[in-house]
Amino acid sequence: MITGNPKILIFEDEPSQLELLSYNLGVEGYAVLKAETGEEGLLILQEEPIDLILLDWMLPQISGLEVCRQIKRNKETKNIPVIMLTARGEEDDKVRGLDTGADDFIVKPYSIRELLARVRSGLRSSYSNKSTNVLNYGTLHMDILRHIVSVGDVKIPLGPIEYKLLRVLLEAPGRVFSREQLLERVWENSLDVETRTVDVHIGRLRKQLKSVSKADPIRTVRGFGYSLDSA
Amino acid sequence: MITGNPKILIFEDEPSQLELLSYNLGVEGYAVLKAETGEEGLLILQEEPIDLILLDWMLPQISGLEVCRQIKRNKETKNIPVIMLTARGEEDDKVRGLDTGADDFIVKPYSIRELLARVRSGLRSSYSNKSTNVLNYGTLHMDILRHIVSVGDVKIPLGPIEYKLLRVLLEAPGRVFSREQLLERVWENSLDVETRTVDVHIGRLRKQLKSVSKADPIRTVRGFGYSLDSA
DNA sequence: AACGATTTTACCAAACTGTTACATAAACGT
DNA sequence: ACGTTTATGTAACAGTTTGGTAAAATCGTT
Repeated sequence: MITGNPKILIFEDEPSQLELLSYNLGVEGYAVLKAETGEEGLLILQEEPIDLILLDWMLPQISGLEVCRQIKRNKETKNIPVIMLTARGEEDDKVRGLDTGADDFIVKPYSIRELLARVRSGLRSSYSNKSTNVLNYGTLHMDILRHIVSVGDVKIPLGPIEYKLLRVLLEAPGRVFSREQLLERVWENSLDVETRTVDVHIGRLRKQLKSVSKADPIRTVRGFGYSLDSA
Repeated sequence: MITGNPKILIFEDEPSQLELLSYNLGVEGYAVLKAETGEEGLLILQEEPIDLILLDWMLPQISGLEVCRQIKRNKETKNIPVIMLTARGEEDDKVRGLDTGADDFIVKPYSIRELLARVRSGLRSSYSNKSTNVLNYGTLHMDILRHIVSVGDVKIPLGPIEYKLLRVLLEAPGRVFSREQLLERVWENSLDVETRTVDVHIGRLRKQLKSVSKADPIRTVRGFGYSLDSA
């Protein structure tokens, strides 16, 4: 579960329910924050880094529906999993709830066991989304699973060869690869490719990278090959 | 049981034991994967989505204990239930095993009936943890229980293949799946299906989604596969 | 046999690749 | 310092590969 105890924010106006949830989540080792109104909870959300939200459907003043919509509209909070607690299991409610972006639904009456399971699951999914293989080099990032290369937070479109080329370089930053080595690693089998072709692709890769960052991270080692600048 | 047959990975170096387990689990309809060494199994775990693990205590090279520790250390695999098979029923072993995070213990000699019961139980608990009702991606919603896909509040009719395809994509938004991976996950067993067939179904899925939202959430990664756009 | 769904096929457009040719820059010898 | 030699940068082009998609073939039911 990464670091420390996950923080869970509960929106619930009925004290007995709130107490019940709070107690049980506390026992499981979660840090619980309580909000009795939508407004209160939204304020807390601005202050604290929350890991998961339990949101009662029926709230005074601002409805749970509206709260959810606001949470999901805000870039800071939109990725926090929201579990809606609803008394009525009506189709209509569910559909409207989905539209607001709730991640899960629990219909009252629910067992604590079920609730805890859903909470675990919600936390897991949001954490596992974060777990990716990423290669970094300064502000240059390559997310292998998502197949995305970015400088800062600007995405850079790369063709398959440029992508693989950059990947090889990123796997050993600073190390110099000869053109032959790059042909082996990037082109794998394709037997008859001129070594000069590497130059062309390095050039294309540079062009893409420089279109964003200006500085060129690729170093030419005259007479040997290329590497990422290990400066 | 969600989709298809649960996949069970067996770590067992003794061929006769392996055969016995494999046969009986196969009869019950599980998909069985075999590993004769810890290393082999850990590799399989990186490739395949496994639902449950049977782990022999005594393994050559890497011990079962150490394998278990590694499984539980990895975020991707830590939630897979692990059932340890141990020849000695000593309390000490149990304690050490549970300490590494094994979910259950079976002491040899055991009856097949008992083993199958534990396996069922292990699967049940992990599935109930998984049960998130709703997968969301922007305004795109998939309600697993109701088998409804909607954009905003407009329902979208999907054929079974398109539905599963979308589900696989939604379970790891942004991640790129190769056509082969999609065939494995969506088509499951059907062995000889052309990879290009995936394209056709992606096309249909896109058509349905675009009929409502205009924007196309599916990204084509030339030379690699498809993913949900991780915008 | 007829129907609906799935898979394969075939063709087109778009994207990507490898080569070449020339421009530019670095290293070298005198 | 100078011209020469050698290596690298890069634009352009033709050829190839890849993906989208409609239509035909196949499969599975009824």
